Amino acid sequence: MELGLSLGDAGTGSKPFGFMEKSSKLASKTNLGFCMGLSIGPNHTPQEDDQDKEKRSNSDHKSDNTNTSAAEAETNKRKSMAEDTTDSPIQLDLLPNTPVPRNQNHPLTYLVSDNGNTSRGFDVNRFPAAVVHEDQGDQDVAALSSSPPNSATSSFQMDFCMYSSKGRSESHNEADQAERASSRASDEDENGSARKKLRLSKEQSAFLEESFKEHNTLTPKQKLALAKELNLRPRQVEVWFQNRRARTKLKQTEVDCEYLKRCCETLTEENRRLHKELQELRALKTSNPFYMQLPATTLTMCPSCERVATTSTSTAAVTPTATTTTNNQNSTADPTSKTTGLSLSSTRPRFYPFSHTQTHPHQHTS
DNA sequence: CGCACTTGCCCTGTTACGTCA
DNA sequence: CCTGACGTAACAGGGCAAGTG
Repeated sequence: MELGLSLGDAGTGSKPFGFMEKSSKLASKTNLGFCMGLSIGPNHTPQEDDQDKEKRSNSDHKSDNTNTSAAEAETNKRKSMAEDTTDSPIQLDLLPNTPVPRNQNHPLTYLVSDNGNTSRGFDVNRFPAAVVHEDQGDQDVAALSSSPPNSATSSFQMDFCMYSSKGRSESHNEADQAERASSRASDEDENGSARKKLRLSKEQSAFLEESFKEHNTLTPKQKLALAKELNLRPRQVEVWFQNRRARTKLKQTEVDCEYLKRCCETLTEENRRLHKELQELRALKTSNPFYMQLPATTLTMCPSCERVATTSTSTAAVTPTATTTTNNQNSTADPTSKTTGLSLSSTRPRFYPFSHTQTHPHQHTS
């Protein structure tokens, strides 16, 4: 596939794709190999930051698995809204707007170091005291629960805590699925049998989803706290986050593929158009000899303003890196054949094929 | 300091189960 | 009721990083 032969199309000349624009953000251990940033969604920030990992200390000790998912129907509806995050085929808005290194602004960091000063929106460690203080080992977590809750996520949490508290009244209507899952899980623990798939309740999923939005990886403390809050095994929480990350990545891959497909189509179309334009220029050359008496021209591009300055073949390029290379496809003296192919990794220039007399606004005087 | 070993987590792929049309 | 598609919980295996002796 031929790429980057651009002869000055006003419509598409201004960096239609933005290659590499976000490559630094995407440059992670799970890049696409193509290393192309996708700026489709304004909030898309794949955060697979491989910065320092939390020290792993705790093991997955089992917790009681009496599933408590008593939910009121209306709150169900409201919270399940948070779960629907993959509707758009283009934009993934599942992740936090600002990638957070694992050790920075991390709830666990708060637990270790702060005095209750650092509250971010949704924090799985900010549990209501009614739930947390039962375990004295989580006093630090309980202390955080006094942090001022934050807007929407906080209200969500508050509501959720109403029906997720262990001392809930029996008058609460438990979701059937959760109830069944709970009983199955309990049996499972008792029997110690092989895996039995149990579906998480909507509330559990929504809560996990909110936590995932906040941070897509878990520290051991967060995992334990979440498991305690949701009455799941830590292993379940861990698996859920693993699967959730996998789903996010899969979705992103689909989006990337779709985007690359569109890029390919666009470039193919542009290539076709440029070939046509080239043919027209050649026809013009034969029909208008005077036009071709102009000296051969080399197009050079200013890396800063992305404009093309024209110089004669005897003059030096503005910068070595900005010098366009010769298009091997056309070896004639046609001036247009001096335009060239820029690699995908470079910023797409705006070429002005007919600007033999055009002067550069920045006055590049080499 | 280097090395082997352990531990714990993550990623990837797969399996198995639940739900629904 | 049966069935296939789909979503997803759970698992397996390998890699990686940190801790430890």
